[in-house]
Amino acid sequence: MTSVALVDDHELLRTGLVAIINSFEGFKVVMEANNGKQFTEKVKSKTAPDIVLLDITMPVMDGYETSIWIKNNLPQTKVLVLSMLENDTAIIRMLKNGARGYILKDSKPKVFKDALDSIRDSGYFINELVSNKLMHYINHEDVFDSDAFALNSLSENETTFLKWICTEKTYKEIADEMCLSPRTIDTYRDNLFKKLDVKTRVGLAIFAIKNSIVNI
Amino acid sequence: MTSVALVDDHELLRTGLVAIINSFEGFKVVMEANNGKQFTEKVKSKTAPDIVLLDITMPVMDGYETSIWIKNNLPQTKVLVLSMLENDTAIIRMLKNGARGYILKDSKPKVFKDALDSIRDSGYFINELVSNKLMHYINHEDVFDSDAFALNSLSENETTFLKWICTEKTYKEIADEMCLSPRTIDTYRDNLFKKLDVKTRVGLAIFAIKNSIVNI
DNA sequence: AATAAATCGGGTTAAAACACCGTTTTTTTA
DNA sequence: TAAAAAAACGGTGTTTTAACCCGATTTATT
Repeated sequence: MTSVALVDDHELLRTGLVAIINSFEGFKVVMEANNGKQFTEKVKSKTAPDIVLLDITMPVMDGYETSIWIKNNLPQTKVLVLSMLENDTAIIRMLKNGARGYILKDSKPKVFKDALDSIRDSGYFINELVSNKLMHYINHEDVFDSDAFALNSLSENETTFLKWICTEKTYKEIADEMCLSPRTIDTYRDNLFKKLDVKTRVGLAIFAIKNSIVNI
Repeated sequence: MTSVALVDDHELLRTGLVAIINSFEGFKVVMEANNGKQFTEKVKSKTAPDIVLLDITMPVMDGYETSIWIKNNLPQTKVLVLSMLENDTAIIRMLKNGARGYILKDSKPKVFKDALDSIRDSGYFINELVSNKLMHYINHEDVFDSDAFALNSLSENETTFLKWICTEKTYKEIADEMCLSPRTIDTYRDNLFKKLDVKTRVGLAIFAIKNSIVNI
């Protein structure tokens, strides 16, 4: 019997998932959590589950952090990502964090069953979503994953700056808010233009929103 | 027995919902659809359901359109919105389109049961989400719902312009793309500043993204 | 015919974008 | 451990774009 943990803040979805998974031959839901933090606490007093079905967008501790924690603390546990996010950045980040598969929340139940079977039997579930990214990675390792790569290279100040970018404040006002010289803010902007391969403030704002640095 | 239809493109969620609803005393799922269009076609050959559980973000025909269609074609059918969107615009738009209740996808199952009971028994489900908007509507009818109101007042050219706003093109380049004088583009921008109560291009971009005029 | 709406013009000022440059601190690595 | 490299921070100035002001003309609408 393969034990499964669900980590997702959508309780309604989770409730449905429990029923579905328990109806699958050989799988059993042994744990549920609203977010990564709750999972790390609950798992302390239990045996680690074989598979964790992990959402990305969650409060307190999101899927990115949680997958890293699992990789470091529960090496036997395999992560299957279940997310709404279909963008390269999310998929790549989770795969780099050790996820064994990635399926979308609007998948058909059969896909879902296939994924669980595959991860149990072979350790991985390689669907089109994942294989496309992997192929792209092999062929374009240098240029690939620009968003995810850039995201990891951001300093704390740059992240804070990107949040201010998505407001209607001028750079001078942002400098005041961050207690920095307007010139430093200028440098932040120019560096981010290069890092993120954009040319305008709107480009920065779009990046920040797309990568959930700000939530609108 | 109260008949329920599910209109949601997330098949996994829907599968879970069917099980949950059928487990509720007195409710039965009689129809499922991936989007509004499919619902309108399926419902032709059947008796109209008592309650439609309706998502907003769907392909082909979204929840906004579908709720209007239901109001016009199935006056006996009551719509309960089940969405991830928590913003004023979405809630208000759906209520104006005749929805009887609005719950979030991350609600607990009990909330979900309460909503169905309430709509069956009283015709409405007024939770905090809805009552807050209603109260606000009563007290600030003039200024209220600025996003939704503004959204409806946009011309086709203004909508197109907002899409271009979320790129890195200059206004002059946007003028070329739209085959208009740069001065006209200036006027569009200035009008939108007033309509949408923003002061900068970043403000326009955020509005466009928040209201799904552009998908990033 | 009157009114509203959409389109276009010429300007000014503030902000954004870009250049070239130097200092200090931290990190890397030879 | 000292030298080199990278990152963080700051300064002066120019060019381009954004934002705002005054307005006019044309095109629909009523």
